[in-house]
Amino acid sequence: MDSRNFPLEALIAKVQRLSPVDDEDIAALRSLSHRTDRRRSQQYIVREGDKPTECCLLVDGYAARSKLSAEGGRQIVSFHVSGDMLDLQHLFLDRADHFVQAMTDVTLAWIPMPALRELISNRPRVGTAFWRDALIDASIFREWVLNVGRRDAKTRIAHMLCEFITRSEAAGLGSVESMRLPFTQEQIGDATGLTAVHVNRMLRELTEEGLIRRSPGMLQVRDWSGFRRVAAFDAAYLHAAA
Amino acid sequence: MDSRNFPLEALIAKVQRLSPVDDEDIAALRSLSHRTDRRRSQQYIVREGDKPTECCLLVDGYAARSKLSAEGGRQIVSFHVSGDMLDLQHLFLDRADHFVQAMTDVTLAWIPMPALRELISNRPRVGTAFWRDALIDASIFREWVLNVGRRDAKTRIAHMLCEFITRSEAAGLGSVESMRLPFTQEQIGDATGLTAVHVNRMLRELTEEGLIRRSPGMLQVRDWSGFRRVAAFDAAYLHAAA
DNA sequence: CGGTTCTTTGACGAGATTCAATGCCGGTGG
DNA sequence: CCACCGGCATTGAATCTCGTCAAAGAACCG
Repeated sequence: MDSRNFPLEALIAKVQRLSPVDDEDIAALRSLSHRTDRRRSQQYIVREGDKPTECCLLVDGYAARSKLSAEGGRQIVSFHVSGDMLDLQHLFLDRADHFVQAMTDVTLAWIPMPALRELISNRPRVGTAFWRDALIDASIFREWVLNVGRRDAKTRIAHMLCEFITRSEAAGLGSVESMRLPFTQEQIGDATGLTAVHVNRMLRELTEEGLIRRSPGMLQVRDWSGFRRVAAFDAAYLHAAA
Repeated sequence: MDSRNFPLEALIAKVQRLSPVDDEDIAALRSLSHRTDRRRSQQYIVREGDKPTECCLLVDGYAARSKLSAEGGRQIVSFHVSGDMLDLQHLFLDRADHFVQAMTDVTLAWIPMPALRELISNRPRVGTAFWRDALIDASIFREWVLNVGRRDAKTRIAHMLCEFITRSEAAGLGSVESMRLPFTQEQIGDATGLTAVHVNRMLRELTEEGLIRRSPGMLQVRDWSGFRRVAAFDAAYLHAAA
């Protein structure tokens, strides 16, 4: 069952990683009503201030959440891969407090909120999976506060890349040795609180140190344990979801 | 019913702000078993790596969550006031991924996790309140990523203080005109990704500009709308929980 | 191909850190 | 009662990391 024909399979795979669901739970997930949708790279999926009535699942491609500062600065606060719910929070919060944007061409599945709320309350194991998903997202945000607040530029960029690689691999997308990297250096800067120029300098150093190799749109890690060390990366905060 | 005699009243007040619970819901909350506990200022409440079996409610006083970087840097990722649940996440995640520490002498109420899980599943309106609480926490973390990543030092400190004042007021603790401030300048630096020295300089400027007045352990805002403007503070991300 | 976006590099400047010293305040014990 | 001590606040000077500005080269797209 690939995600083209069964858009919810990526979600089911993730729910199974998060909670010990049974066959009935999976059947209930699979029978969720939904409509699929495509967006081109860089298009917005949710805008700050929106009041969504459906919940958005990222079926295929990459997305990012971002916020804007008053002076026009942009901060990416997380990225997402296939199988991730992009606005679980709107099940319980009225208005979007940030933007969600496609980083590549994406396929989305929009699921009506009432159906999801019912699923959560009628199927406790699925509810637990969603709880865990939301709480792991929060743990990732905390790690990002630390990353942006207290690590130097090189460590910061390396850490963000380690997380991206770890989560992408868990979603079955490429490997440490060769991974699609759907971000420009400007976007890596937006995720790490740096400028594109400085990101470029740090990536050059990481390359010169033999830790990574870069080609357009791709990233290879040549020394994964060395790279994790430079990144001060410890995956505990992902709570084995990746 | 003050919190000394009825430790859970602060939680009930907060739940009522978050979700339209009925009398039975409140009765169920009030009958939650729990044990109260005190900690001195600066003591740890939860340590990274812990596997808690009870959930901790902050009944009285102030607390903060923090993480440590490999180089020994410390990042405070959120602060908490009375009525806040300090480790809701451990209902669904095994291990603590960060520290929770008392900022003042505190009173805590420890509630067994099974009782809380039952409450969430048997009382949907209470469950909704906890969902909203967890999701608002996540929204606050996102705002902190933006704060630390993209705002300059003065704005950053002012923003953190605006949030503290807004949430403290909502919890019934003081007013904009006169608020207890239970953080040293070092701790404000840990929350904003700055050094204590630079925090001091920025606080001096904010004072000289007539926006705030400081006295030991206290903060007065002399020009709330001017202060919010300097802080680029828009409370939308608190989702009316404060 | 021609234009656009992204990457790369250098020179310079600014904001924040580091280091160091002084002052302040509350608590404690002689 | 007061002297001492430790933690916190304050300030200045030197330094450094990262940002800004500018320009050129590489990759991508119609």
